[in-house]
Amino acid sequence: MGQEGERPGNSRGLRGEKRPVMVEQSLRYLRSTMARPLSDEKRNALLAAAIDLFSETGIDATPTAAISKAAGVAEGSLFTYFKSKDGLINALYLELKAELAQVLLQGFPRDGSIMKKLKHLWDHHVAWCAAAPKKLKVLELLLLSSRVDSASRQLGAEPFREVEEAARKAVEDGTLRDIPMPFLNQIFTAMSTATLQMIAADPAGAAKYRREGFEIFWSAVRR
Amino acid sequence: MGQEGERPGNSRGLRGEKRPVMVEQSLRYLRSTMARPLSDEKRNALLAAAIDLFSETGIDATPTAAISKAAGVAEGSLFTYFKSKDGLINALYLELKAELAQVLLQGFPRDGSIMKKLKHLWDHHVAWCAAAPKKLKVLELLLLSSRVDSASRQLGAEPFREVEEAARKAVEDGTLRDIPMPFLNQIFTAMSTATLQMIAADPAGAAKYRREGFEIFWSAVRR
Amino acid sequence: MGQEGERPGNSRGLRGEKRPVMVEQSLRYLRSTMARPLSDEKRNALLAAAIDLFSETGIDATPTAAISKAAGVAEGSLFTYFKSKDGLINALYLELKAELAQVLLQGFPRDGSIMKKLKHLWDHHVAWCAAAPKKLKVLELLLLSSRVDSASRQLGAEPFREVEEAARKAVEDGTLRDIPMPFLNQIFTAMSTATLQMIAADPAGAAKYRREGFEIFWSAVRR
Amino acid sequence: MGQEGERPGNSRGLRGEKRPVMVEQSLRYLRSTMARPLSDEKRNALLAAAIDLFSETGIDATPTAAISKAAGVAEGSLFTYFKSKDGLINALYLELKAELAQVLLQGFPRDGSIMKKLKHLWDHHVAWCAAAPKKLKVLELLLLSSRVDSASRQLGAEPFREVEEAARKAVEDGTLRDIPMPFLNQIFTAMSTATLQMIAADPAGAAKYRREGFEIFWSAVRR
DNA sequence: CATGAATGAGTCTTCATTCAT
DNA sequence: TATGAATGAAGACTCATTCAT
Repeated sequence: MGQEGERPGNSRGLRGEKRPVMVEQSLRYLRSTMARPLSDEKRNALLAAAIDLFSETGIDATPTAAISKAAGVAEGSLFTYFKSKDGLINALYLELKAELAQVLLQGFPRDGSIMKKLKHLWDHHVAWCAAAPKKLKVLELLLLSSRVDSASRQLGAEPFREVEEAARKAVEDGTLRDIPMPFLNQIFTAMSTATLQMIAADPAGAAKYRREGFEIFWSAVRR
Repeated sequence: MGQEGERPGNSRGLRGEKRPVMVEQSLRYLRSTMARPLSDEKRNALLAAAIDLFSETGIDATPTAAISKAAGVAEGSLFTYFKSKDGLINALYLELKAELAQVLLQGFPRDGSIMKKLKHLWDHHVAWCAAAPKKLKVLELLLLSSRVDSASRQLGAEPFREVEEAARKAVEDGTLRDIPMPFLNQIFTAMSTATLQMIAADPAGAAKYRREGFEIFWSAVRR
Repeated sequence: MGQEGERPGNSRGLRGEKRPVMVEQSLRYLRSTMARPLSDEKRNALLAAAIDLFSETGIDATPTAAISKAAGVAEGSLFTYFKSKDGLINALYLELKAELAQVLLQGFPRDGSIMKKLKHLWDHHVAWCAAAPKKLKVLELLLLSSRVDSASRQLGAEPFREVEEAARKAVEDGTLRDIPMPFLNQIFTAMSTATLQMIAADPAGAAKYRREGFEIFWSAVRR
Repeated sequence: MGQEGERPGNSRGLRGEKRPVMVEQSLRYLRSTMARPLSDEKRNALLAAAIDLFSETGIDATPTAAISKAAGVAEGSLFTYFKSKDGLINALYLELKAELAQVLLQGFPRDGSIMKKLKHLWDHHVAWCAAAPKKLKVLELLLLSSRVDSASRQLGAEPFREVEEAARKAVEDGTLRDIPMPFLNQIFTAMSTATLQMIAADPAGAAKYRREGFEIFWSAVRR
């Protein structure tokens, strides 16, 4: 299917840490057509620079030249790693979604109650976002941007299927309110966004906001 | 009023709602000695065109020339109504915020319970957003855009003070959870956004989603 | 011949003072085709504003709108007094040349020696320039500008014929060096420019510089 | 060297005059790892085109696109060599001043009398100006233009210090009139301008005008 | 593959001039 | 005549992308 906008490359995530098998597989799939591995280092440098600059200046207002410069590579090199600016943007979207998926699913309590599961997701989600506010900002920017194509959006949602399945079952067995999945999803994102904005404004109260946030979320969706 | 980024003009709102008679008279007098007054009609056409195009193409990706053309005026005319593209953007932000404020506060139950008040806000908010999805989209875009300056953001928040005051009191008398105002604000916006996204995906269920949405919201924030 | 770039008008100089007959005549000629007198006041206000702004901002960098505004008239009015920006520029050139001619020829010692004559011109020239540095600056700008057409240049030189005649005779009778008229002219202008620049840098020494300047000039051109 | 308004580049003078061998070598080394070095050729073509067009059309009236076209490069390329139109203008000013300085100081009779020195300057100055009337015109335009910043003016005056020193001494020992340096400077420029204008009008008499011009100049400033 | 100069289409903005009022 | 909004042709400058080295 050759991810639109992305060139082959054997990068292993923005930080090189191992990802869960499933994620790793879909990434491997994405890059299965590559002829020769390009430098992960440069690719990651470019993505990291993009995160920095996009979060500060916005996506459209950041020239590719600025990204190359911040990444310490030549202007033209950006285009050997990504076929265009949109290619970089879509790749970044996938990269961030994959990283988020990895974080959320790490140690996911597959045998726990739905509340346990949601608590796990909530805590990890909030923790990741709080730890990487720039990535969060960029992810928000990307979600609203018309430059992220639907193929990327679909692909980015892939790793979250397991979670959705669990929620669906909880609705069926009456533990959760009877609300459509996308709705639940929206509420989760929305409320964690609210929580994060609180944390951003008052970092000292992070733990408290996270706990309270989940309480509110939970009282909102449980039956 | 001397809003930064906006040129003088006798416009008053996106819809040209009525001005007091006396004001109208003195304006007419002034105009009799003027060549051609800045027309509300054109200004509104420009703002409306901007809403259309921004919502479809994005703010940065929409050329000013496209806006002028869509508004049926000459390219240069945009700049007699707004001092720059950013001027237009900020003016649009203020218009939308003002319109939203007007909608929300229309018939606001000042003597009702906090739940009544919140229900009023929720219903009007959801109704407005659902009726004008483009405006909503643009407002979201604007909220994330770095082109809306802090002065505009501050000014745009002004009319919502009354609401905040009511909520603050409800927290004090124990009707609402003890959560900071911005947090409450975030949750409201976030959950109505979730609701709206549901309505957008399935317009037939609008009333249901709105009702359910409020229930969830209310069970989330009440004590 | 209807002076290119100038509309009819019955202005009487930038300040309304009387001009020598000869000058007055050529100006009257210029305006002989006019149908109805426009307002001298506005015309002069426009020219005065142009001097101010041109001297500070440069000719090309000064928008006509700025001139109108500084003159306290409507943007469009500039074009009822001058047919275009170039028209205003050429009119201003003529105005300044005429004023300079008036100043130089006022009390010109027609029966004095050539040195007396030159001294008169020198003193009045330097005095006028020192008193009206903005006008001088603009005149220099105009002399170098390609927007002043040759017709204007010719017309502007008209009133200075008498002076040239006197110099020519002095060359013939051996009082002055045998140098072509334009050369003498250049030296005069050049050296007075030098003198003026000195005065501008050190206004207190004005009289001294003027005296010394003439001495140098005189020792340069006398036989 | 890091001249404001100029982009880095390995250019060195309008004519590409030779650089020391060692410098040339290291440049060659650098270039071997570069894609395409900023070319002196193009930079000079742009400056030459600017001289041509500025002298004919004026500085402000010449579009950058016209300069690029005349130089045979793409519109955008002008901005890889100069950061803006003003950058080009200031660079051009410095180039011309530097070239003039080189011409005037070439073979400067450091041990000769002040008259010898002035004669040398006069002859070379007049010769250069006569040989390159366009450059002269542009230099005059630049001197009057407000687009040449004070930093450039200061830098451009640098190489002429030696000359000023010599003149100062001649004033002290009584060979020259007791006039301030800037005054002397003005007179020199002014009178050579006069001379040049004569030569321009009658090229055949160039030598004569130059000789006469100096005589006049000398009789004006000597004691 | 890496580099960064070259390219030129695309953008925002200005401004002389017109003309409806 | 006076006014100033309307116009749209320029013009300076940006930037994604290409490609010679």
